[in-house]
Amino acid sequence: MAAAALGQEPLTRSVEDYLKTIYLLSQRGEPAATNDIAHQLELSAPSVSGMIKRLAEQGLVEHEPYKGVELTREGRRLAIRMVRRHRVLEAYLVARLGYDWDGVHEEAERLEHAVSDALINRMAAALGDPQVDPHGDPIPTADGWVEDLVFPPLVEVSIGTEAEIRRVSADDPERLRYLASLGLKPGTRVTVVDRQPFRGPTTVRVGEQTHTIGHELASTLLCGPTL
Amino acid sequence: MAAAALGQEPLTRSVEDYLKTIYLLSQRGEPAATNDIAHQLELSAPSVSGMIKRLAEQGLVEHEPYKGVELTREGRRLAIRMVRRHRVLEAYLVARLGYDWDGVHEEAERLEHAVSDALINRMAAALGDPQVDPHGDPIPTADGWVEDLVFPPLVEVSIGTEAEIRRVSADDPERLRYLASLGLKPGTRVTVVDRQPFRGPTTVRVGEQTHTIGHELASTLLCGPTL
DNA sequence: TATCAAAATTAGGCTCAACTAATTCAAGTC
DNA sequence: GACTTGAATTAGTTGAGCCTAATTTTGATA
Repeated sequence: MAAAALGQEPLTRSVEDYLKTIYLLSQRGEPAATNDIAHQLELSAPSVSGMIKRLAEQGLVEHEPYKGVELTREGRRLAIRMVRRHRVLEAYLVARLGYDWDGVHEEAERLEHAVSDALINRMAAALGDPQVDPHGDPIPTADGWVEDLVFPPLVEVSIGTEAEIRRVSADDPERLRYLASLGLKPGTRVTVVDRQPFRGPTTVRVGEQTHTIGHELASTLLCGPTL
Repeated sequence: MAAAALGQEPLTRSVEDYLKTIYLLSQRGEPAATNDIAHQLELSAPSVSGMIKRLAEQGLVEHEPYKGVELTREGRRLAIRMVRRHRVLEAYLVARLGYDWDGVHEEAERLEHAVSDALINRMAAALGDPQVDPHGDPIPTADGWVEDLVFPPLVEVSIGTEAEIRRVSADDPERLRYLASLGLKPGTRVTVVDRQPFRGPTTVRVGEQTHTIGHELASTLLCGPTL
């Protein structure tokens, strides 16, 4: 239990980034590792160790030394708020201000620290409270509820199966632009035509065309059954 | 002449705030005073002295000790960019996201540090590149040009004259809400009916109604002739 | 001209959040 | 069970930007 968990002094930018990152890393089901956090935030491991200690003192994370970090209830609430901000911003910028899905991440990454909850709610309302962002990632509701569907990546879809791309879990603009150039975006239907062994490429048919995609990229394409 | 004025390392939030404040204070025609900057930013005077020194080293201001600060060409360019951001944000939030003119300042004050120039330009374009914000303040163009019209405040408009409110130079939400409740916004036509001496109140007719406004508030209403 | 108050600056200290270098811990291997 | 390796932590430093207290400068007034 925490000392200062009661008050709602505003979080610093850094704290917001850490909480969001820990939340996203924790979705794999295990506590977030110091190194992974450091890598994600482009910081050194000791910096992360230090911040984890401060977050633990504030009651936002539980930390067992050498065993990784987990968010507390309060930490998760704040992290989900950041995720909502990010995804609502992405959705709004694409829908209303002509952004492409590849450039929008960077802009949202900065704005998420500056917007009020009221603005986010207005943006969401202006779009009719969408359930997913342009990458297909689910948008948490204002009261912190978020759907947690697990979709298999394209690399696990059997040869011969038709599937619909539901989420594209990549932030890198270059990759996203490339995927878009192949028509591989959420909502696209693809049929798996072939796959080479040993983490080899997957070949899919997209409409009239056929594309061969490396294992790494194909892992970022999360698919669901066609409805 | 400055040491590091060449590079364009990103400015910190603080530096952005100082530059904008110095710019706005300088519009009175004199160098900005340390105390005025401190008051405006709600900081202590020594903090401001310290920052001024750093800004001078970066070539963003010229500082003669005990004589106030002035922006350099580069400092002014950056300050005007912040002013543009702020005013475009205000215009956009009011026009597209249902904000009232009294609440919009605070939101813009935070967002102006997080937006990219590209986003500001898209917002401005979405509104048809407006020339003024919801308070009637001129919006600098993307290349840094800004109209510098001087309007007389309502307290200087002669009795019997009809005038149009052009700008309302107040940020405080309470005052703005009050003024709005009297219909006193940019574009409103008023006729000065009476004025008491010794900084006394001014009485104006607004449409069918008559209102009496204290000197301080009437000073924030900048007027032009009816066209 | 001497004095005095207000404005500005200098001096010294604090917190946050980053860093590098050095150390400790965990876990698998021989 | 000892060794090794990679992950994590501790130790110590730095810089930005804020603070209060003390000092200096300016400029107006007696």
